[in-house]
Amino acid sequence: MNISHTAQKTGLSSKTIRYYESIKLIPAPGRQANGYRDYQQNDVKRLNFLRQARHFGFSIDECRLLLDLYQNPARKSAQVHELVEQKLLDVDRRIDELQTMRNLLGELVAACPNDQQSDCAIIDSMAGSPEVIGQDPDSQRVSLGEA
Amino acid sequence: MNISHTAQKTGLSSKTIRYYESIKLIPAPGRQANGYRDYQQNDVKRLNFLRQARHFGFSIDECRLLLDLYQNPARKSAQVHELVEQKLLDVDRRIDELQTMRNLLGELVAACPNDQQSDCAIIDSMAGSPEVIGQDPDSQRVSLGEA
DNA sequence: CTTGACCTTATAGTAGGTGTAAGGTTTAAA
DNA sequence: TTTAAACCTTACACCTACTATAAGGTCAAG
Repeated sequence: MNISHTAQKTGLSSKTIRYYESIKLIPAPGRQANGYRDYQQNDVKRLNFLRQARHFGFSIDECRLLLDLYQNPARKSAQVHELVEQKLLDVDRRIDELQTMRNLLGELVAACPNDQQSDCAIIDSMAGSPEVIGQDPDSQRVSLGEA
Repeated sequence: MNISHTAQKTGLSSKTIRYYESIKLIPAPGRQANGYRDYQQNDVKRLNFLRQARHFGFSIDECRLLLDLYQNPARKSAQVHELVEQKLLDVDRRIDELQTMRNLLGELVAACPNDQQSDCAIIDSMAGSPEVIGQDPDSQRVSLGEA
């Protein structure tokens, strides 16, 4: 099976599959007589597994671990459980961060008059201090260096 | 004021400040007699603004826009409002994605027996099909290619 | 025999920095 | 006085997880 067919079967792009080979996430497949890569059913399964794991938010290095466990019948489910629970905590932390950011942005939007005036609570808030910075009457721009 | 003092005042690293200069996010500062970069109060303000904006999740290119508005007294608050509202939508979308991922991971963790057995609903789920893949009695590993 | 759709390798670019090398400067202590 | 620490400089490589591009070989259809 050539690479584009494999790509179609796994939902990955040909480029991604070659990339995974280049970083040794997957073994180099055999070659057809013309030099084209030749994939087997097991390769498709492994790639499907990888697509799923990536979709779950695991990094490439975490995927290496998961793939190792996937292929190792002596694995303990506790090991996998641990890995996934860790990832769950990571995702929770990331959601918290984004929620905080979301709340801050929401406050900014609410505080901004949203009109044709130059007064803007958003800019003031990002400036840290509400003071005007220093006017240059000759220029449309505030003189903030480079003059 | 030299770069490390400026870094301390703005909460950015010296490297980040040099980086911002290299991508022309900030103008090149003057130099002291010994060739060291020399920052003024306005530079500190601009860098503080940038740290805040990055903290709010704005990309470097968005920061360019914001900085432009920040320095332009003819700005309309509506422009800034629009930009922030857009970012708010972005963040909401990202949170939704992570929530979906979180739910999936939560299901995985719940379904896994978390013991010393090799049965693992997580692995099965990522494999897409619950079937065993093909055993090699000589190896501890399942034969998944490269043999 | 040409066209278009594949395939190959190699290299560079993306975002937003961080790390490292190799060297110059300044300050304080031994 | 010298020497070590702690700055500073530039330039380049590295990080993640790919994607894009170039330059070329292969294959099936018309």
